[in-house]
Amino acid sequence: MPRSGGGVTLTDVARQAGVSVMTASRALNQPHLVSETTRKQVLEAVAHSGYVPNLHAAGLRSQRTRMIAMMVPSIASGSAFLLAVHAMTEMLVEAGYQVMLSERGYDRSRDDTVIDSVIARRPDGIVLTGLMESPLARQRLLASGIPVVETWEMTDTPIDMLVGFSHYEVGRAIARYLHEQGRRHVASIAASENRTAARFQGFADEALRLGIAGRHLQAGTSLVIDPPSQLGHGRAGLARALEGDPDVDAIFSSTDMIALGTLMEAQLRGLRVPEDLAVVGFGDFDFACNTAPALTTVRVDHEDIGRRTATLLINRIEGIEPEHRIQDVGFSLIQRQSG
Amino acid sequence: MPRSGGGVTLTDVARQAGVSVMTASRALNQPHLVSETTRKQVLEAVAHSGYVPNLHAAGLRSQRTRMIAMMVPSIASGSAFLLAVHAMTEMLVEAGYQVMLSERGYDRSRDDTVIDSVIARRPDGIVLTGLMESPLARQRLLASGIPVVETWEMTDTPIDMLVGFSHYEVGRAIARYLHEQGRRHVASIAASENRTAARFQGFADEALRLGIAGRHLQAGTSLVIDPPSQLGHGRAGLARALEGDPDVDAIFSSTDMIALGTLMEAQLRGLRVPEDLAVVGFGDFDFACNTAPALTTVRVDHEDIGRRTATLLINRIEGIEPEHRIQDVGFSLIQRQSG
DNA sequence: CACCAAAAAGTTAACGTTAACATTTTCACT
DNA sequence: AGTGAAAATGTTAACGTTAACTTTTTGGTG
Repeated sequence: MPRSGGGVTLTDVARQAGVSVMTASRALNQPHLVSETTRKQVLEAVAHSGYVPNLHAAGLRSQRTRMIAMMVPSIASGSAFLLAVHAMTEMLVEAGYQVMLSERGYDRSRDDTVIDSVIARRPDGIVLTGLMESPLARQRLLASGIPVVETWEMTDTPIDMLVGFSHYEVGRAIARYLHEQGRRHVASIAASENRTAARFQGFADEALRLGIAGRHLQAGTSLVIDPPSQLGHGRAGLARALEGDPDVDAIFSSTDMIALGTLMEAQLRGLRVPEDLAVVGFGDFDFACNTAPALTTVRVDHEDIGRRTATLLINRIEGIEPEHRIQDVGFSLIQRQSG
Repeated sequence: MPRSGGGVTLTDVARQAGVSVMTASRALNQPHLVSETTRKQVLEAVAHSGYVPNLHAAGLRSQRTRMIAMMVPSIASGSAFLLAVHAMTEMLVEAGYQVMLSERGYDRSRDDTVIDSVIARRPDGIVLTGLMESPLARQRLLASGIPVVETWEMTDTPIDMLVGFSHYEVGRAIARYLHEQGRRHVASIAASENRTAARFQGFADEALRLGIAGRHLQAGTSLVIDPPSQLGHGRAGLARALEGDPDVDAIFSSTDMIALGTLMEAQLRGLRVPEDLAVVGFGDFDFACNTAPALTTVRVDHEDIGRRTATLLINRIEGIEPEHRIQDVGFSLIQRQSG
């Protein structure tokens, strides 16, 4: 059974074009080194034969696979980082790289295995959504010599490069904002997942400091739910929040989808938003401006993350050492009607 | 700069273990052909050296890359097919394949380019979300000899294999259902995208046949929106529907996210769901059972699509010709409270 | 028209692995 | 101990491409 693009190789193309294999290769990859006439002949032979290059062979020989591996927690849920993935992909594709997406799972125990299977493909660069904490995986990545960008979080000790922001600071900023808005009994619906937990922690710490922590935060009990964070959790979370603390006047829901659920539950209970209850989300999902009332939330510039990550990788691959290996893209609070 | 897993090759491992390269290869890939002692020595050398196989070399030589390419329209939106992608991925990973995800975009003009870049990686199989209509791309896929499964749609003329269902029939089923429920002035909020359009068409045809088409359907004007389909469209869509036809008593929203928007808008306008207005969605997204009222929708068995697709591919790769190259997985209407 | 640098094309070998075939070792059984 | 089949291991070459080097061609110059 013929595999490999119908079994047509560059040798076939070269023969058809009446040139050497190397010339054919050059005609396709370094056209400026080849005469006009020859290039045309080769391109015609390519079109005629249906030749599709074999990037495994090319990658093996040249040690450049033109492939960037991206590891994401999951593609199934409408998570905020998917937007960044999208932006990054566009940018890298434009630069001539193919992006290979791997699901990392929320279960960190699989990291070691997944990392090995990624390295086995010898990508020119690796983008991680989230930090890599497994020591073994970190070591493997370092040993591989492959440029790595961790994204979407902040740390002083990345494996290699980092483009992210502090989830802890997001939480703090929201607490401060709600305080400014006159809220005095705040609560938060968060998931146990890492980044979400960091946002919650920042929120809780700052709320306590400002003296606006509701009963739940004071008691140290978070309204924890399991990822992926969804609408139903937002509804159940508000129910639980009101149960234990009827005075609650603001909820920080750790993603916009949860916040949407919170909004819905509030409405069902006859609570007016934002008069009786403020609701703040995270992510600025595309529906955030269309909820009723429109959702106050935190926005991260996905394009920016994508652009910076791609730039870091491409430069490093080409041997240019970046000026700043750690980049904080920050975030902005988008004030709308819900709080 | 050392690349390739720290530059450690199987040759290094073999030397350390005191065996030939071939024996080392066998110890890793066909352990039953190697003695207990030798295997242990090799594995130890692997662990000690940090060896990670180079799958480009392996793939080049063996013509098996252990890689499945999946093309999806987009990963950014919370679309229904992402659930199927997830299920499929789990299954294929278990079978020892890596899944490489490519964004195909909603713009079909990129298909030809993308297909070539996929074939260039010589995957052992290709899964398409949606049909492939570009003649050139179809020809390329055929010529490549790579097993292809088109999914998520139905046709009599797939490139190779197919696991899907009829979106047209989904639309019809919903129209029939609404008719049974006593609805007499139905409308639909749909996107111009292919599959969505097919659902709309089925819905419109059947509604007209049953004589329950509202003014919009009768006029042939669909409340068209652009993908990706989102909440805001659901709200705007209902507004437009009521504007042109105040008697509307049922809305088929072409995805659950749109349906959620429709629900929200209905509530804001003081319309009771389902008494005044029935709302039916599509996809059975994870939030569908948590909306208020819970969303009546159409469910497709993602696991089933994933399982069948994986099975078809794996069998074909191993030379087993499947009994049914075209498989209809059907769908089911989930009756909840919204209609 | 001889000369020479630059441009174009060619040759050789190698990237890291495994298929295919060849050889050696093991061991149960005479 | 000798036999032979099975098990274990080894040798060679090849997968399709490109890096590095070499040779040939081109075309402007004195």
